Amino acid sequence: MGASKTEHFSDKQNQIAAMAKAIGHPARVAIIEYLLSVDTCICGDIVNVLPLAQPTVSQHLKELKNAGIIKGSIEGTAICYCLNPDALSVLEAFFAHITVHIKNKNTNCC
Amino acid sequence: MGASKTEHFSDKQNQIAAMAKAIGHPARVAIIEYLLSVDTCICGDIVNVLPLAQPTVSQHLKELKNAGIIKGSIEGTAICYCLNPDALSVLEAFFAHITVHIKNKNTNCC
DNA sequence: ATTATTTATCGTAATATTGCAATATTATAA
DNA sequence: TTATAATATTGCAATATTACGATAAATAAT
Repeated sequence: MGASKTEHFSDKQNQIAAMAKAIGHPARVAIIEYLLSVDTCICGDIVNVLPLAQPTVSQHLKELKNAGIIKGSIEGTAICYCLNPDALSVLEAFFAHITVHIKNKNTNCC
Repeated sequence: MGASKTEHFSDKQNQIAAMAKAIGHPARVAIIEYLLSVDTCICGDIVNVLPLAQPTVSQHLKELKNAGIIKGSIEGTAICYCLNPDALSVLEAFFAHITVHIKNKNTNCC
């Protein structure tokens, strides 16, 4: 096959998976970290920061945008990309929930 | 190409990406949620819970294990799979760090 | 209008992922 | 020893991802 059987899983599971998948590439982690580090959102220089060609970076940005991790708005010739707090807080809540529940489990197996 | 240029990124970025990638499939999100929900770690029934064939589930478990998200130990004929708190706390810290820093940015663009 | 700048898209090659049937492996039970 | 049960591995087809050169599209500057 090759295609994920998304229809068998809940919307929430698919949403978490889609966002995690979008972050599942070092270049996209780097993009997120860069967007977090710059105060201004003028982001055309992401291409200069990353060791990848411009079309490749554009593609990575598109994937992050599709997953809702980042937002982009046209700013003249350049484009302003920035992080989407809503999406990232969903992931934060997901992992916070997990770590809290793990701590409450005293059945220390494995 | 098709292969990620991991050598151009930091160990930390590659680690976060590898773990996020492992979680980037709804079946694997479902596995994580299931492991969190059961108190005992006897986990052979993951196959019964998921709408996927046994080899497929085994493969997903392998990927989660390779990424360090889960641990497995042989328990007779069955295998005890459970979540790895260390890996998950790394992800939790990553997203907590991001959301905290986003809030401190009042440059609300996009 | 022409040129430069910035970003996106197309096309394509290399590689990875997903899913499962068939089969192997390993350990317990009879 | 011979089943039986649980999990892993192999092999393969379908599809997705990654990367980049070439090119397009859109705006700004001259």
